[in-house]
Amino acid sequence: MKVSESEARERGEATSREAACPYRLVLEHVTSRWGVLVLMELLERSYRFGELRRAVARHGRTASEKMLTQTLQTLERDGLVHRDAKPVIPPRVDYSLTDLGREAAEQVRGLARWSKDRMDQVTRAREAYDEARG
Amino acid sequence: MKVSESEARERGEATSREAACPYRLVLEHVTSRWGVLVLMELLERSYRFGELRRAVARHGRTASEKMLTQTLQTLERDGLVHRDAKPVIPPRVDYSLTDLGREAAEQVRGLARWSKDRMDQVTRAREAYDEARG
DNA sequence: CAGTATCCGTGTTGATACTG
DNA sequence: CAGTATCAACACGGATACTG
Repeated sequence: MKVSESEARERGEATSREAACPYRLVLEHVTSRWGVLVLMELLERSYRFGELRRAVARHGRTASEKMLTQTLQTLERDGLVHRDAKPVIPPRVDYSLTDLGREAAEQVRGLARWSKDRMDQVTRAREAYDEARG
Repeated sequence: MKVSESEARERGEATSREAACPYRLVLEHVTSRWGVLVLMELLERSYRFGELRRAVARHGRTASEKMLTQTLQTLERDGLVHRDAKPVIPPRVDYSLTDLGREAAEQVRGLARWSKDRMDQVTRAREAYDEARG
């Protein structure tokens, strides 16, 4: 599998440009567009690939297969997601959280809850801001 | 100021495509590349524009003026950041967190701390993953 | 079903130059 | 100093076709 430099870099092979703060990479994986949704869904229960894709779609937009695959692989590599591929035909692959992943997901859930809880304050702030300007 | 459609959308004017889950937008602002760094720096103390730019640079890469401006405006509009422009020459603008922003920043700090604390577990997971494959 | 491979449009980012 | 304006690069994400 040939990947672009950025795709490789994204996976953790930091280049000289961003040598500092390796933990920021984990943070970005966890807070990425699809990472957030995947972690939160898996906090409920384990999912099969297509099933997870549909579940995520309900809480945001639907991820392309490519993006979901990429997200899951990144999270698996970081040790947050467990991938269980059953050797059956047709293929069946179950995804679940590791203990580490559960911790991460709970942090994310905290942030998501905060966002929901404060949503109207934010909305009011936006209205005030927009009214004050154009 | 002419902004692209996506830049406008990013600011909260959801289009039909992503009508669901407006809170996800706040979440994305808060967890955005520069949003995370800005919130964490402002948790320490208030900063002037250029000062903040240098402070952020220490914890990641340096944000371009454009990106820092955009990030600050978005967070200000969401009611997380307070902007205090003094009418002096040369201009002096101080940025600080609102109460709402402080809450958000604390959530983000939680996630960042978790990332730091678990960094070596993640690193080991990656090594195991990479060794198992190519 | 669960992916992989490839191509391609465009949005996000960042350098640079400029203004009040 | 604190921005705004403009433009180019490139990474991201999606559509599609294919495989085991």
